[in-house]
Amino acid sequence: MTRVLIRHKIWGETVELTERKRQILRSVVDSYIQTAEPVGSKAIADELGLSSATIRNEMADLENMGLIEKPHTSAGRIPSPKGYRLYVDELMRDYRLSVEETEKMNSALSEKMNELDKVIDQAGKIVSKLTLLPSYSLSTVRAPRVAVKRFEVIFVDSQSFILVVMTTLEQVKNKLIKVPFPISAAQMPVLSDVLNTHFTGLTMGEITQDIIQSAVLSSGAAGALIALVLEFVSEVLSTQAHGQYHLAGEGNILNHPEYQDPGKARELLTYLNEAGTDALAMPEDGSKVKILIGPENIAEELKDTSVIMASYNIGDGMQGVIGVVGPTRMDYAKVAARLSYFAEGLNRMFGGPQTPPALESPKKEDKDL
Amino acid sequence: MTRVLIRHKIWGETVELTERKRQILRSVVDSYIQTAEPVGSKAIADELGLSSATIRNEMADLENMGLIEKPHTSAGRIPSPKGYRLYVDELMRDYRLSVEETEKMNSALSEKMNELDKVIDQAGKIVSKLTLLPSYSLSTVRAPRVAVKRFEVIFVDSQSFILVVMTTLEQVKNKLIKVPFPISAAQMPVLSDVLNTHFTGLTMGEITQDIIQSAVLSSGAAGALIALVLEFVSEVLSTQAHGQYHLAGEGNILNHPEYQDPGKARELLTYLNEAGTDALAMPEDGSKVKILIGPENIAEELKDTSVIMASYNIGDGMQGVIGVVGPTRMDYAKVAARLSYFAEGLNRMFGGPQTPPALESPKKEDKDL
DNA sequence: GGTTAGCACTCGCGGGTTTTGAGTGCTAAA
DNA sequence: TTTAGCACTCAAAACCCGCGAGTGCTAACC
Repeated sequence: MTRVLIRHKIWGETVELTERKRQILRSVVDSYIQTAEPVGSKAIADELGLSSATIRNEMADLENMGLIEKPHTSAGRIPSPKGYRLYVDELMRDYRLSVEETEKMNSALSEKMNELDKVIDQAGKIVSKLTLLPSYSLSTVRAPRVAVKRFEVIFVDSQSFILVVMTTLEQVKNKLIKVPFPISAAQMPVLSDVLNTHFTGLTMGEITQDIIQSAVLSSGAAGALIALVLEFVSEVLSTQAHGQYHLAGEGNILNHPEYQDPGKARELLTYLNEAGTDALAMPEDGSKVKILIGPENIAEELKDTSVIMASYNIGDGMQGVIGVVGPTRMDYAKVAARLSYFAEGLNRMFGGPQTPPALESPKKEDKDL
Repeated sequence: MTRVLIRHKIWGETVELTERKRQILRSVVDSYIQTAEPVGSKAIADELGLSSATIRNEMADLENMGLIEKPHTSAGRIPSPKGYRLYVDELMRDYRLSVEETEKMNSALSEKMNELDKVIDQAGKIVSKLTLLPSYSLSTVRAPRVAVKRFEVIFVDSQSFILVVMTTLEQVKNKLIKVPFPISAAQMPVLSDVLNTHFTGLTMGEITQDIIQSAVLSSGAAGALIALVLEFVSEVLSTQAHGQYHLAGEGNILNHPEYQDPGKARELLTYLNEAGTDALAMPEDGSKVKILIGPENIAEELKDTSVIMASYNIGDGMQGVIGVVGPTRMDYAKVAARLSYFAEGLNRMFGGPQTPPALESPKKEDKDL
């Protein structure tokens, strides 16, 4: 019985392995990936039904070939980079995505951030960079009545048009809508007209079947487009209505000696990720900058962490909060100064602190409308 | 000489301090904020020109009032939360922002993310959540010729209008433009016409003074608007032309035992933040998913880190890369599967792998245009 | 030949003990 | 009221040591 050797190429060189050596290598890598512990001959022996001595011999060979190595004399083996390479190229079993996984990814893909989100998110990133601390930012709603103020329709080609929607929060959103049947440029004014007369000033809940009915009737050939439009409108209005929460610069926490213990750091980060939105809102006491020191935080997890936050005005009925989280030993003066300056900037950017008269000022610039 | 006591309110109670005690407390906090080390009587004695014994006496008092505490019997003092509170409310010196700081913040505020950025950034976040690893995402340009394909102008009121711009990369951007003088709805078609005949198909560099001149001439009263429009166009085209880089989920690195040493973790993170964009680009070898194991990375900092990345097609001439970074011991099969599935999704979302015929397909949905 | 049992050896890890030194509180003198 | 002096405390660092998982080698076995 002549031993069958299987040939592999790694980084130029070629190595030849018996099927058994392949199995052993695979086991070593698999197990190490799982447990993060060096794997000894015993474990593999059990798995393959051979004695540990045999495995040791084989492993010695694999080690000579540079595929595995031991961290120190008397420990199990771990894969070397070369071993990983061979594993990835030849040994690795295809991982089958579960349905849940694919579904999660699909829905994540189709989920979109709204405009406000993006600004807020971006602001958080900047603050984090500026303060070298993890930052969070959130928007809270004070008057949740959001409606469309104005529709515009732009003809693109026979299969698509652009819908532009201005909300009562002064945001402008748009979408390139593809239509499953041919349309003509002439239908656009009609559609725009119908939309503006029937659907402006209404929140999503106030749009009844009756209203839709009569809108469809009065728009003739363009009636079929109404459903498409409303779908988008619903999306826009609902994502507008509730506050958003973002974290940024989490890694910065590691810059501070009080979080040398990675357990501590992780604990804080996971707390921020999961529950942050509740604990970090700005109390409504008029002040611009708020400092919460250690135990002044309600949340147990923040007991030895300080939070500095500043608020700013977004459009009508919305308020933004941006803040940082750090050790109680933190340069309060410096951080507070930066944060407050930045919040002022945001305030200005969104159009000043006054509740702005409806149509007059363009408040936020709303590029990318 | 009667000692002057200064009264402070903290959390309801009031405490009275001599000026000297205030100075000492301030010194303790300042120094502790700087060094993160408990501060001893000696240091303060030097600073205030008194003997350490005197300071010790004073500190004992401060400790009794609950303003400072010692981590253990024979260590220096650190501020208690109460001490911090008093410091923040009364002792803290205003921090003066330097010009550089304010400038940095101002420019950060005015810097806007373009649409592509946001999608890419968002994708990174999702992947990071999915793989429990830090992720990065970047876009690289293959054909840097970007121009405007089409202009649309929407009248808002006598002082503002919305400009919608579609680029050759199939992105739709818009901006609410405020005009310093009254305009009329009638000017809009003229403006749109002039823009479309004079400026479509041209990169920013190709727009000469001559072209602008003739455009202004042929647009009559609306001519003054041209400059405003071009400013926006220039902004859009320039931010479109170069690749973007984003990191997300940095905190996830802490979930892996090989980064228990927070020094290691920090090193990796700072490297990723600073230099990532160079080291993590996708090589152009046609494959969809690329795995780099430990030393296969060129960068010294990544020598015991593996990178898995997948590429996808964005609009004409642009390619996106999304990847994760983790310990060499990583579940290659699982991560690669998820990443590649996700990249496919992105690919589809942007309109498939083919270089899409100019006007036909709407490729990316480009909501928020 | 390949496989296995047996055995001596290695060396990292966890635990306890010792040493060190910064910083304290107290007392007595200035 | 301030200061010098001194005995005391205690966390952190250095050191030591025994356990045991895992090894390599050899000799017997199939």
